[in-house]
Amino acid sequence: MAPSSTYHHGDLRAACLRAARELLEEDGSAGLSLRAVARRAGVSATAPYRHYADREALVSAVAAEGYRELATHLAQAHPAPSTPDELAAVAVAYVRFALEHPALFRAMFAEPCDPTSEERVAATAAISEYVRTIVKATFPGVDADALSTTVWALVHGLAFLHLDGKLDSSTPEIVAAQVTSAVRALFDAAPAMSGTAAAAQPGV
Amino acid sequence: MAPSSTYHHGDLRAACLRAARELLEEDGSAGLSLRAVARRAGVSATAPYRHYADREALVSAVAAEGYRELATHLAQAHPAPSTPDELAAVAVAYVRFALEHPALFRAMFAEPCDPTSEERVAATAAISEYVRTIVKATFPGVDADALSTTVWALVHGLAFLHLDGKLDSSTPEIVAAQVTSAVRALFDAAPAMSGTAAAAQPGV
DNA sequence: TGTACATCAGTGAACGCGCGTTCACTGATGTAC
DNA sequence: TGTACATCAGTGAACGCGCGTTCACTGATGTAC
Repeated sequence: MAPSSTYHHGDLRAACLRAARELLEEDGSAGLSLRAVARRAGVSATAPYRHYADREALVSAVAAEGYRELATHLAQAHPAPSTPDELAAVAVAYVRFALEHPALFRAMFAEPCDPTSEERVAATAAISEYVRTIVKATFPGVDADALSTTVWALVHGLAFLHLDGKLDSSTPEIVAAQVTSAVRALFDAAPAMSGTAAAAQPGV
Repeated sequence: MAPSSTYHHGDLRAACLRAARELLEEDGSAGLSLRAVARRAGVSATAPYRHYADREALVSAVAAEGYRELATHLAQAHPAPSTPDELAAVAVAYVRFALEHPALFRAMFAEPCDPTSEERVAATAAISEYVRTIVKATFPGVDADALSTTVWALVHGLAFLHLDGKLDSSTPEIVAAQVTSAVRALFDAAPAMSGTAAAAQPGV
């Protein structure tokens, strides 16, 4: 009708990403199709191909964005945690992110992230590096590699079990309490753990 | 051609389940369609409707079967664990099951299991009850509810992170070592944890 | 400042596909007498 | 033991759907001179 104003969208790439996010949160991953994205962005079905090679590329871009948002969200919970309580606060933020963006979170972890998307690979590497860093700061003198795996797995598992309705998620407070006590338990165990894992100074 | 021998399949219900499992392991959840299942079972596209109301019902049946198999697999690792090492063996079996049946495992936890399938609800309840029971036996005198959540989350998280290629899964031994050390860490923490959670006798 | 032209972003028709599901049907099975 | 009939399990044609992707195209933008 009035092509002059809309022919060039302006920033279709970003609009596609936004539309994909919305579709994901509304209809789950099944609703995330290139055509639906194009429709929502108010553009022809093939326009997104200008910006994404194929569906997989769009999904990877959404996932990568999710990782970056997760990182931001965690940093907001505490910029540089170094006590058990601060670590717990970050863990709570992790689980809360999953519960607030269930389909996004699932998409982020849905498949063994294909290594052809460097953006996606970089984003997940950043997360795991971040976890390692804060575990190192919170548990000085302990094998950080082994422990950060444990911490991440615990928190990640809590996130998924809540997401899948296997644990009580009726209020944010209940969730937060569960996550906090689980993380604290780990902290108390750390000195004992250093004996089973690699060499480490047990002095804390 | 020779309808007399194949018109009545014999046990199409079970054959559909088997076909669904195979498709899941081969093509992932995207490959699990009613039509593909029918094809693989050597039957017309609509025959499965005799046994499953719709696609969702088939998927729920597959998931429920997965839960039962998981339970069997865990029981084989150790029928009645009561020491940290025995618990760890069960945890290793859990993660191994996930790695051996990735798509099945994902399907089992893919959605907040719709409560319309009693079979599926019962199967997941059985798993969580089982976890609670063995945690109780392994950690006497500790709040079993809180701790079993923590144990399950840890192991579940390890399973998913391995599944998603976020952790090193290059050999079964590496995986087993990681899982074992994580679970042992939890065990060492239990006395400390009983202070943060509900009332419990710290005497072990 | 004005014009020519290359580049870029979006169009829209068309392809072939596999899917879930419905429907009226028919062949096989088993049971009652 | 034999027959009539109800029941059950599977058939196959057909529906409408949305999808990913291709292709030749055209309108808008911006740059060189």
